Amino acid sequence: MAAPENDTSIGFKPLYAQVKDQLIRRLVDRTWQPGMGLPSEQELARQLSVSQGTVRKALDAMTAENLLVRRQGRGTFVAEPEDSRILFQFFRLAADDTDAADMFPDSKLLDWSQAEADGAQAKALSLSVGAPVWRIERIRLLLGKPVLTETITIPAAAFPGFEELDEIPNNVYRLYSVRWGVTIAKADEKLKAVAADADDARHLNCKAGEPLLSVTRIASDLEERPVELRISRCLTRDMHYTASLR
Amino acid sequence: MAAPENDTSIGFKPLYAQVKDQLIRRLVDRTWQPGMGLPSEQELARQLSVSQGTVRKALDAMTAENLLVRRQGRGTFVAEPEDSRILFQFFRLAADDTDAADMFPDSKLLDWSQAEADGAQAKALSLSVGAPVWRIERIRLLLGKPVLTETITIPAAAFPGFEELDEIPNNVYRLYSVRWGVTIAKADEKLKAVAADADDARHLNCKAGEPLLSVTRIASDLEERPVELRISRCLTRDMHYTASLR
DNA sequence: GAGTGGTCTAGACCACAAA
DNA sequence: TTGTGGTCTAGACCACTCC
Repeated sequence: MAAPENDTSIGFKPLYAQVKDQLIRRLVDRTWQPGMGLPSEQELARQLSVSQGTVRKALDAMTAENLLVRRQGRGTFVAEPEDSRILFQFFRLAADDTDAADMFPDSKLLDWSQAEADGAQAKALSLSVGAPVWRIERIRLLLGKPVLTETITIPAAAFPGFEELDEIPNNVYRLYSVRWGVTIAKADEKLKAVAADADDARHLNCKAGEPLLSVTRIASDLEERPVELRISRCLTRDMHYTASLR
Repeated sequence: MAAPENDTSIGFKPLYAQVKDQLIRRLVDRTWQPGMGLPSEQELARQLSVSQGTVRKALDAMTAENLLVRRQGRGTFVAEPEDSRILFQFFRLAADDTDAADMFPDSKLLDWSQAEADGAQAKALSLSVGAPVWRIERIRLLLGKPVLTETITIPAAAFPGFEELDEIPNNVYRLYSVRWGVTIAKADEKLKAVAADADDARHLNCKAGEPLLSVTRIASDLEERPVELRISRCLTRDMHYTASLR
C-alpha cells in the first residue's frame, strides 16, 4: 500500500478498493468484531499510508454495504446482527394493512438433523453431493399466526460443533456471527408461486393447493462464499413481499 | 448557492444535495434530455459557484440512481430509456435454466381504454376516486410463450393526447419519456402468490387455480410522484423473480 | 494534444458526542 | 474541551476518448 503500485495490468484496483479489501480482511479475521469501534480515519490513514480521503471512500463503501455503522462525533463501528437490522435488511415480508415496521417473526422448530447434500443443495452451497449438512425445518409466525415454513441448509464443515446446540434461536444470523464468526453480508433470492402440498397445508393451516410464495435464498459471507440455503414457503393471503427497484 | 447558507435550522441540506436538486430540476424541465451530454464538472462548478468535488458528489449520487451515465474521457450523459437498461433495472423475471441475459419480452395487446380510477388505483396514484385514467391490458411473452398478464393504469392528466396513439410499444417507459418527458426513476413492488382465474387461464394457457406470482408495481417519476400502477400475474413454472438483499 | 472523468492528496471548518 | 465523522475546497496527476 505504501508503494504507488504503478500498475498497468488488467488487474488494477484503485487505492480505496485495496484499502477496503484490507479492512474487510480485518473483519474476516475477527480483529474487529461486531460492535467494536474502528480506529479513527486519521489513524487508519497513518497505518495504511494513504490519505484520510482515501480511507473515507473505503469506509463509506463498506457503510453502504451494511458492514459498518458510522456515527458523527462517536466513530465507526462494525455492524452488529441485531434483530432490527437483520429484519430490515433480510426480511422482506410485510402485512398488507400495516405500514408500521413489523416485529421479528417467532419460530416453531419442526426438525433439526444432519443430512447429506443433494444435488441442488450442493450446487447452491458450492459443496460436493453427499457432503454433510445441517438441515433445520421450522415454521415462522407473525402475531401468533403461521405465515411460512422454512428449510435452512448449512454446510456442517462451516459450523463445527453445531450438534452441541440445545436450541435454535429465532435470529440465526446472530447465532452464526456470535458462535462461528460468520457474517451474512448478502443474500440472493429467487421467488416463485407454488401450490401448497399436504405438509404446507398442515403447518400453515391452509388448504392443499393454495398458492404459496416460494423464496429460495442463498446467503453469503464477507468473502462471498455461500453459507446458507434457505427455502421458505409463505402464505401471502394477508402479507406481501416487498422489492424496490431503482 | 453562492452564499454559504449559514443554516442552523432543521431543514439543513448539504451543498452537494442542493447541487443534486438543482441538476435534477434541469432534468425535470428537460433542459438536459435523455442522451444529451452535461457540461463538464469544471463548467458546472463554475456555473453553480461550488468546487468540482461537490459537483462530483452530486453527479456520483445521480449516477448511482441510474439517472446519469458517466464515461471516462467522454463526459456525463443523461440516461436513456433503452431496452437493455430498462430490462436490467425494472424487469426481474428470469428463466430458471439460463443464466444468460434475457430478451425484452414481447407484448400482445388485449385492451386499451379510458376509465375512472377505483379506490385502489386512486390511492396508488395519488388521485381522487373517479379521476380519468388510461388502462392497458396485455400479455407478455418470452420465446413466444405467454408468461404474464399485465394491467397498466396511468393518470390521463399526466399523459395528454394518449388517445392519439395508434399503437402501444413494447417498452412503455421509453414511450413515456419520448412523448411526454416522463422519466421513470423508481418502482416499488409488492409480491403475492395468487390462484389463476378463468381469464388468467385463458391468456396464459394454464389451468384455473394454478399458482401465479402477482406483482403490484407503483412506478414514480423524477419528482417521486407515482405515475404508473402496473399489476402483473406471472406464470412461474419455468421462471422466477430475482431479488438481491444487501 | 486537448478535454473529460477517475483517483488521490492535504487541509480547513462544521456538527456532534462525550468527558 | 477534545476527538470524531461530515462537508467543502483546491489542486495534482492519471486513464481514456477523440481529433
